[in-house]
Amino acid sequence: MTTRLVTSALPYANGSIHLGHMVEHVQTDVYVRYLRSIGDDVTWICAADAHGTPIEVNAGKAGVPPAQFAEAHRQEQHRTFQAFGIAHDTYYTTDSPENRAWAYRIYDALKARGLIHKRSVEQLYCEHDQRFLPDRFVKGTCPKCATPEQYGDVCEKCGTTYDPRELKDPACVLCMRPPVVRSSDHAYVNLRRPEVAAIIQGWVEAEGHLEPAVRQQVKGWLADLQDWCITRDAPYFGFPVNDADFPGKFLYVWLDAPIGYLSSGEHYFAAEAPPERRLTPEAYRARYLDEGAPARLEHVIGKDILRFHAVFWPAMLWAAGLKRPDRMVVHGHLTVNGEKMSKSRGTFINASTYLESGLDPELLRYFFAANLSAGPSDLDLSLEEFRNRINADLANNVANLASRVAALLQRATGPVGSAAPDPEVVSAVREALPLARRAYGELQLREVVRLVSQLASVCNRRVQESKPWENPTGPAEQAVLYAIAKALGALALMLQPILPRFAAALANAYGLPLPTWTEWLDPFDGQPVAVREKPPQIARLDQKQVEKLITSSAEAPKPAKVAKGASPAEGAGKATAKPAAEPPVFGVIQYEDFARVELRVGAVLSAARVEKADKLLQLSVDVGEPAPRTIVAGIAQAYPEPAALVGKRIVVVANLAPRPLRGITSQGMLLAAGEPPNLQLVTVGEAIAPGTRVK
RNA sequence: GGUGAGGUAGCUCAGUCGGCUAGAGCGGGGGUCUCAUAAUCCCCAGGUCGGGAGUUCGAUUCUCCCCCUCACCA
Repeated sequence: MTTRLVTSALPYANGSIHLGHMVEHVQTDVYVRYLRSIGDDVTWICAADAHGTPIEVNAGKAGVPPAQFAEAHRQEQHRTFQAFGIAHDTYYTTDSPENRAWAYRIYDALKARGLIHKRSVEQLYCEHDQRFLPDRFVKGTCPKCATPEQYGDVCEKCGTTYDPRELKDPACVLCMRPPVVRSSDHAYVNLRRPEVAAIIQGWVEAEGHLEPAVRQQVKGWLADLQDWCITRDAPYFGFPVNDADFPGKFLYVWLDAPIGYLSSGEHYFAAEAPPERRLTPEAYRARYLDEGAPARLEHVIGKDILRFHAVFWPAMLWAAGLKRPDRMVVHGHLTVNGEKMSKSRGTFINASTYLESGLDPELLRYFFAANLSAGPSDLDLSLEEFRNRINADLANNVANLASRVAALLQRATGPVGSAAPDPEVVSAVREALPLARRAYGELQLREVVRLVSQLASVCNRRVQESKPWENPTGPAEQAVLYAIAKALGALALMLQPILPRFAAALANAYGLPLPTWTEWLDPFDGQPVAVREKPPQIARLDQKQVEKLITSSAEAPKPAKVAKGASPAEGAGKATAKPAAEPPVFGVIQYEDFARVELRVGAVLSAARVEKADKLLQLSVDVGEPAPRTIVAGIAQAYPEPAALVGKRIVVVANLAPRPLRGITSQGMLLAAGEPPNLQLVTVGEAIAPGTRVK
């Protein structure tokens, strides 16, 4: 048994949880549940990241104190996670007394090692708002390509990165007034000192800490280690620097955020843990944090914050006499329908939107798991793939297997056993369990899901081949059914970290307990099985259900917020990804975009001019519905004899929002090519019935 | 421009420490059973493994060059 402290990155307490956050927390939750299923002692620490300029500014806009603002978001975030079955042991905050003490402890340790020095920095300053302006708080014209309205760090048009002082016509985003250049003294950590660089490099290169691809990335950074600025000017929401050398300064949010892992753990063990798990802060440190502590420290993060975690963080821990992480799992970003999440396209999906759509949270957990590997590659939530994946894997394969076998077993009079369970099923189970166990340990969740499907397919095939419905009580048939019932127990065990509710219900339906997953676990224990209740069902998804995710996201625009990532002029790195550039209106669209347009064949029943309008015709069109539709179209100039249109088969946009034209509500739109008077309606032959979908 | 990661069937990906007819799932096409959620099961993809050159008896897998995508950085 291994004792572990696992963390996931701390969501910023500036907004709601979206599906991008969910990737990370699902991945971590699955990992933690797996570790517990093999008997490890795991504590999962998370918290809300409560400090920094954006929270200070947005709280000010909302008219509440920053602490209150962050706390409200923290609570909401915590509730959202719980609704997805994400079971952090604690979801604390970085704005805590414990974190303050830890931040000072680490600052003091850096100082005591002589790693902190003072440097004067020139930055843009807004005299009206009386604040230094982080990169994202300045907008101006790109010095290279002259695109207006660019932030202070990078031009979205030409990709050039620059110093905010280089911007032409810079303006403070808060008041739009031009800023001035002013200098300020800041604390920097010197990471180039040989003893520090050696620590970082040693940590990066050691086996097991990082995936090879990630390690390569980090090694590239090590060649050019920059000093790291760890203070910010007032006004700021954070901890004041506890050092007379830097009066009036605050600790940078990125210093105290990862420290939040340590302090939230301390709070958990001291105040939140069940009584038998309580630890004093001293005992907690000795067991989990100190150099040489027996427990493993493992972080799950997104690739956007890798630099902080893989370069700065080991140095900070070392300076304070604490152990470095034993493993850092780095995942990629979520895209939706192949693009970066975008609010204007409806692909910026909040976790709450998913919940409101009525979709089971476990389905999303499954989809993410089915597409996650241990590496940092991005993961795409294509609605089409989501639906196919759920329907094919869960509904048709696994859940249907449980359902059909339960029905067959219930035809027997009592519990079913077999001295010779179907050998093909038996060997499939014995093969799958250790492979799945290894895949979980390597965080190859995609592989786990593949193994589950493969095993369920073998079972379905054996049912098909042995036709137990013809003689349900025959020994050969029972050998198959019994073996599959046990296989379903194995499937429940394999799926339990991903689908905890479904797996528990499945095992329970067959009266099979979910055991601790030992390496030698063999489910064929000879115990007969009896179905206790109907196995859990998974309803097939249709397109409409899934599309709700995007349509309801599009209808709920969120007020613009200032994103975290506020770095001062020295370019310490960005905390969050840049906002996605909005795609052009006539860009390439995805199939789903096209599929949202419902084109149908319509038969023209009547056509007449609209009074007092020289361009409009009013048509009555049969699109295969009980009542014909009234459609008003601007085609009168092209069709001076409206009656000639009667009987034609035209193409209608059937799901366009109704719109009144000259007092008549038009219930659709016709497809036509050209400009009046040289315009023709798009028609199809009479062999195609009204109502036929055009695609 | 530098660094890193990629470019394999319509889609998502696996794989080859160089070698028999390059794989899986999904989607699509055809057939089948009826225990089960219109579920299952069977058959069907002829993909220049980004392009070019080299090493080799043999390269998709190694080397070099080039093109493209993504990320980070200057």
